[in-house]
Amino acid sequence: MPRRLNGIILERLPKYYNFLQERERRGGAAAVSSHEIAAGTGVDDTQIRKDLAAIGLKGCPRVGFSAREVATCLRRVLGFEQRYAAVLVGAGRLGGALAAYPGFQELGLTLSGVFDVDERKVGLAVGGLMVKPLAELEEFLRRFPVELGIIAVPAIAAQDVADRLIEGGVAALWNFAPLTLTAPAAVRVRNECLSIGLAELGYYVKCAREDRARA
Amino acid sequence: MPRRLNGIILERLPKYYNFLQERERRGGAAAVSSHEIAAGTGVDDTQIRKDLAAIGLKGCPRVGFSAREVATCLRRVLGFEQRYAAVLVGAGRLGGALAAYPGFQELGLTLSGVFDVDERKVGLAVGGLMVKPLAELEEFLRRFPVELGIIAVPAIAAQDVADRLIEGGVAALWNFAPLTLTAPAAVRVRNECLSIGLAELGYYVKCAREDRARA
DNA sequence: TAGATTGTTAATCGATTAACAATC
DNA sequence: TAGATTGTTAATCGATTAACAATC
Repeated sequence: MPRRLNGIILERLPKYYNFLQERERRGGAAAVSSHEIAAGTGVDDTQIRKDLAAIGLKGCPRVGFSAREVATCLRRVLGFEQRYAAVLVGAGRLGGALAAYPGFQELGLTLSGVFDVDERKVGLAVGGLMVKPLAELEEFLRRFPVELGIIAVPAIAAQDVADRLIEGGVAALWNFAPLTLTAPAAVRVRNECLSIGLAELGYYVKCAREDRARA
Repeated sequence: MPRRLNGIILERLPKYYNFLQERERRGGAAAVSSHEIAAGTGVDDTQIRKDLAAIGLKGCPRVGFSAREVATCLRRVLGFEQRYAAVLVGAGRLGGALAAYPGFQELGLTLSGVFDVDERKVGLAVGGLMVKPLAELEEFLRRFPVELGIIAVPAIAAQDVADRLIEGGVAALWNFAPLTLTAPAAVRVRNECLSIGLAELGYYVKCAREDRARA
């Protein structure tokens, strides 16, 4: 297994994992072929064999891979087995939805604090936690080391929040504000920008219209 | 301008747009260089010049690009100027957050219906609309043509909802359930899977821990 | 003019795909 | 054995990067 997996394979592995979870719920066979995973995820089957080989899995000619073994290995490689702490900054609608996301626990994350600058939100329960004032963020991070910061505040406030989380020692940032955050290279940032998705789909809707107009 | 932009450039264009919006709010100069956009988005400056050229923009040596012209062109190319109708299926927390997303209007989308299978949610106000029973989806789509279907239901129900939306004539699907939907090639599907993001970040958290352990 | 910036060609890089031998 | 599937090498493809001429 390579020391580090790159971002491209890292986008595909969770797809395989999701597929295997669904497949197990449906009562799939113990052996799964790369072809079957390909059909369920839209990824090329050769690619899948390469990815699985890259994380140290061996298949069996004529049989396929052990579905359980693949799922276990994916959990381990992706770090779902570890527990790590996260804080959420921004207790608005999006923040609330994130905090309530049932997959968090399964994927290893434990939400340990929720913060908001808005006094009216302070004291509310979000994700089973009481919302704290943003001013207490630094103190909190000193007392409870946190590895992931989740940013669900308006774009205008996001970089400031990011800087404070980084200063507080988080290893990674998950940003839902519509801008590209700047951060030192040691801090991993993932920008989960909704408007990128919407822009892509809007573009296709536009193209579909033009196609119809031509036809 | 090419007939169709591919997915890779389509992921970058909204970043440029977001950056220019932020920049205007901060009162940036009329001219913007590829270098400046590069600094703000993390994209290589040569890449930016190529992308802008690909959508028909011309810059000015020694000066840069007209920020307003670039923003306008991006809006047009990405289809933000058009209005198109969407329905949301799933009025849970995530659905509620999506419906309330302030960027929707700006990006051209008009939410025309919200549906949920849960009777307790029917009649609630979500995104300014009254939640309707899922059983009425087909009838609604017949009466009000809709171009985008937004899926915010549990994984187990997502494919069924997708099939019904496709049957009802949507051109694109925006899927927030953690699985890869299957759809005819004519229907564009974007899977906005939160667990992919979390898996990537969890992986980096794991790597950061291992690095510390080694050090 | 000098110098900053664009625009474009060529080179590099890496990912994906195709082909096929190995294997159970 | 025959045949399905893996595993791997080689070829292709396309994106990114580097270099540099053109331009104001």
